Amino acid sequence: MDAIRVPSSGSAAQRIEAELRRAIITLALPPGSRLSEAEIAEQQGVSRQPVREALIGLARARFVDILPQRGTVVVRISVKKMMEARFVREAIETAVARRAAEAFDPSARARIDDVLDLQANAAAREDHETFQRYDEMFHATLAEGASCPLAWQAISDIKAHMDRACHLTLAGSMAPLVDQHRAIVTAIDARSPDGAAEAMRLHLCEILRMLPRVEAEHPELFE
Amino acid sequence: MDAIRVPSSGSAAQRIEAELRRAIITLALPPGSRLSEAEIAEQQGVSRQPVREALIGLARARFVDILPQRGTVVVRISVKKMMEARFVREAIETAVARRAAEAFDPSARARIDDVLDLQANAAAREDHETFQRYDEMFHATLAEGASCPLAWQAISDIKAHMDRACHLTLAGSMAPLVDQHRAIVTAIDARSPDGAAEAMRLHLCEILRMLPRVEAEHPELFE
DNA sequence: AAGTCAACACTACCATACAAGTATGGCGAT
DNA sequence: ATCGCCATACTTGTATGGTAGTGTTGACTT
Repeated sequence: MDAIRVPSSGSAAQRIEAELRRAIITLALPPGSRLSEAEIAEQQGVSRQPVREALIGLARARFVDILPQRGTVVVRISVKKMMEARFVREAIETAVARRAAEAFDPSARARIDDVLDLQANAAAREDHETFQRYDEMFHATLAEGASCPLAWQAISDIKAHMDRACHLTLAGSMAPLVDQHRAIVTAIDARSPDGAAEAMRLHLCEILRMLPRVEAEHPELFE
Repeated sequence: MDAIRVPSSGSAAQRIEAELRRAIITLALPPGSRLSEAEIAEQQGVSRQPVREALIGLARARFVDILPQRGTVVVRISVKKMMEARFVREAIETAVARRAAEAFDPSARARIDDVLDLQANAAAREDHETFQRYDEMFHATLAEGASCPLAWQAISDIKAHMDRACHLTLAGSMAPLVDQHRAIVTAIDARSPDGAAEAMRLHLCEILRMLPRVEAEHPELFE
């Protein structure tokens, strides 16, 4: 009865980790959920071992807490850690934006426009998931174009603390984010490091505006 | 014959990962080394499973490359990635230094002096390993004191690309690094954000000075 | 009736066994 | 002599059984 599983990305462990990560970010698995190795293994039709490795990966990204001999639970959203993550991300990405304004790889520059168009489409369709995927692609391409792909790796580790809250705040306000992306690109094209950095800073401050509201609306998701 | 293993930190997998990480950083396991799950398992007196999880952890930190059905090898030092890592780290740590100069947690401030003294002792003894341990502790305490422990987590992920080269450059020049640490603290105490950031920037540039020399001396370690 | 303790169910963790893919050495055909 | 092919000895990936630790429940004692 199960659909044939196309191993989207190598091993079963990686596939399951990606699926669980997605479920956690979209809040299909809300904070506090108990994740049992055996249970997930049965659902996914694999043994406990790949599931275990997936959970270890999620624990390393701080999506779940593994309590030895007790259980594994999805961690709650921490406003404190979100603020810290935003701070670190601002430090990295404003530097990346500055560097991008000084010299940007042409092939990456060409892809940016496509990404932004696709993201605008997703925003028009109110498609949270693909919107966030293209959001990641935008920032990743920016880092790549600035000749610092490692920056995106650092950011993606940090982003885990923000993703779920971002998913909530994306309710009806995706279009402004695309505009902010375009403003960043405009400053980069104008070879204005300060302008690019400031545009990026404003973009990253956006999340702070919506945060109090979603925290008030969904207090059970926060710690 | 084997010494009684004190499970220094929880599970066998974590212990083995820490041991391997240390061996890689100290170049006891030089780049290009082939790591066999079975072989390590036998040496450590455990099964393949914990070893496997340790290797997955090391792969996530980009210390090793796992080639499915082929083998696992220690990656070579990449000058390009080192430069990128330094760039990202400068972005984060100068921001942390700025923030520290604006407001610093007193209890963390108290520990800093102890750390610096211990590090100075290690430098006098020419003890690379403990020196690097206290170096990490200095930067971690700085991030903690600046109310951004997440910054250290981001840095420690990035640092993997620099640690081995740093280990090499530590040959006869540990004392200046302690002085640079002290300069950072002095600027923080003086409540000078710009001064702290600049001191940090200079500190992080230090590695660049020695890099060409070690690369020329040990070309086989680099890619 | 309230407190104590023992048996149980559950967990993550580890060991072992099996499956599947890859590099390699040697053999045979061209 | 060189090229192609196959058997074999590796590798990582997955499945399953067993162990030790933890939370809970219910019976027993006070």
